[in-house]
Amino acid sequence: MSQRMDIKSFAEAIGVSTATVSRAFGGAGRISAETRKRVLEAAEKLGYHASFHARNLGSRHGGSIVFFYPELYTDEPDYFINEIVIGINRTLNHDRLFTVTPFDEHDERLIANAREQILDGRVSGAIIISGTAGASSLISLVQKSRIPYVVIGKSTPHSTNTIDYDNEYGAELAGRYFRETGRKYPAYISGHLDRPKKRGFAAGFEVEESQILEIQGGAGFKYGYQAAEEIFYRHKETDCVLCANDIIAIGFIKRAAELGLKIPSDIGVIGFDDIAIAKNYMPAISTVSLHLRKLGVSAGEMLELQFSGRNKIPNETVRCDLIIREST
Amino acid sequence: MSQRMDIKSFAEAIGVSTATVSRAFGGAGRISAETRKRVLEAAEKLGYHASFHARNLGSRHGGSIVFFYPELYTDEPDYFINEIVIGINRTLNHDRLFTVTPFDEHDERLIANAREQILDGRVSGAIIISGTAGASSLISLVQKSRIPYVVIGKSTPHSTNTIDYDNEYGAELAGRYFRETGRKYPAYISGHLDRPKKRGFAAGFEVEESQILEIQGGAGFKYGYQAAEEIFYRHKETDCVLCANDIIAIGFIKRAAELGLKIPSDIGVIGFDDIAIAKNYMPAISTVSLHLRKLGVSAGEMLELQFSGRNKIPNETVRCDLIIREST
DNA sequence: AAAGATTGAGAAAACGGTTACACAAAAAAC
DNA sequence: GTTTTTTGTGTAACCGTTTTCTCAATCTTT
Repeated sequence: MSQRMDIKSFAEAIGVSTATVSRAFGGAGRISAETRKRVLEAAEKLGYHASFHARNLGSRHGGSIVFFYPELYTDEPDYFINEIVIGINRTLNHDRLFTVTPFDEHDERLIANAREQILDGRVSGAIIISGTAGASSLISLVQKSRIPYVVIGKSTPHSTNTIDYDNEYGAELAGRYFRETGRKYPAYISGHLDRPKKRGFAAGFEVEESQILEIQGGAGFKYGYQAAEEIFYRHKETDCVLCANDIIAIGFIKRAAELGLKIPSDIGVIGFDDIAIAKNYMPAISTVSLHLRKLGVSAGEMLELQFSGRNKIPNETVRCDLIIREST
Repeated sequence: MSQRMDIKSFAEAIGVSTATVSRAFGGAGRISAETRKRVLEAAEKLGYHASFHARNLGSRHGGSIVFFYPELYTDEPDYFINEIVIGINRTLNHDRLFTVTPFDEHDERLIANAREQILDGRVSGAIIISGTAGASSLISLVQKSRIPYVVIGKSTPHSTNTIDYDNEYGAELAGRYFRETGRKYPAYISGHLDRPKKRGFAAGFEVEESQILEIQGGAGFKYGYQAAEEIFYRHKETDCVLCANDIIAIGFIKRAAELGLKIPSDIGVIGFDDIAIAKNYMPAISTVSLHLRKLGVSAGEMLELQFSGRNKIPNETVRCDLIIREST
């Protein structure tokens, strides 16, 4: 019934060559406006659709641009990633397929899958979240393959095509705010190893880093939850907390409230990232906004820039801002 | 530098035919275990990777399985969809690319893009959220194209390959619970047109549907927020609310609290879906769980079933359960 | 030991496009 | 009114696989 019509029979049916058909759909080469219109209309009428794979194979294009991100949680949605995706989607013109692929340090299969996609020749552009070993491997892969790419996070003096956020500065804002509002005993709940955040926090608070109580966990609700207990039972004096991300903050607040701690009077809490739920939580969560959506938009734009010929794109660093809401 | 090595030079390099190479990678046809091993090891050593597009073109496969969902909000992450995606990802073996594509009634370009992907010949399997005009068009498209698919939602007596949830029954549970806990004045905050939910709610509450105060909005935080105002100012007597989804419930609770209403003593609130944040909100939100992840898993399994030859798959309906937490 | 079935591998025809090249017709330059 | 340039189109080579035929070699069966 619904046999796919190929370019040859289509071309034949309307009395032109396959080359002309191909050119009518934006391929390389010259074609008169008139002919193009005729072909396009005929395609509409006869229901001709060029094969995705044939098209990409013939033109030596990858055909899709993919967003590689580390899968940190398998059991919670990753709100951080989500925000970035929304941003990216806003920029990219939708003629290229946009695909989201997780990779993971701990899952051999996922990282292999991600690498394979690149070696496969199906990706024509990549956006990669840096900071893990898997990411480094992907980055050098796209570089070697000369695929347009942009890296999010961790720019170095030598790097290029990367968008960074200034975690350290953001944390400093938080520290300063706590100090200026009279807090005395700061704690920091880390997600993964986030030296810069702690350093900035200490700087803003104007104390030595060692003066900051650090509770290590992992990213995720339950770590914030546990941290609240630890503070309640073992560090009663604590009166302000910076959390490495908003979900940790939510976990912390939730448990703190259960234990009878008042937020913000007993303990002020600042999160990180400003994911969508932060402002809708109860209490609304004060947080360091990384402007994740805008960041996604920038990433998309950087990529488009490369598609249109530009090569070495200067790095960009997005501002972060402290947003005060009800948890401080 | 990193020139892609094609199958011909690779085959030549190790002294076999291209056909043999192809067969070594699980293609059709016979091959000795020994030869396969030799080819695979050589590929590893020499870094040969078959081209994605060439492979799919040659084998007449689509190459990726895609999840089509209606883009309801462009400005909030869609937590509902997110949960399902997590579930799907859990089932699908990762040798097929898994892709997520939004379509939208209101955006001509998005729906065209979705349709094109199918006509394109790049999708080898589809999972589609039903309930919109765009969805119907996609469904009939995959049917015509004989692509394995599963539909989520809205099964009819004639339909097949669909997974449904029993909204009406879930809402009934909510209504019953409210009645049994002594609530008197029920309200329902609808997302889109959700007749079944309201009907079930009324049934559980054992009143006529018309007795239920209905506040229409749309899905999304701000509608719940507005609904709370409307109830506070114009329907003081209301003492229990069913929201069409959890985000609406969050909006409602947030605003209600701001207005001084006590949850759950003044007003009991039940949400719908049980998205991840529901149990972590403050108060934790009572909700009708649709077991979204399990649903995603089922969808993935149904699809795999079709890949392995089965054709007409009986419909499935997932149970929903009322989960009581702190908002009731 | 001969006939038949099975196995393993190669040759070559798809798969459905894109694009380099060639060339006639039309437009521009002189 | 030539010569040169530009424009539009067709021809055919190519993109990198898979798969259908073959057919020789090996294994069964009788």
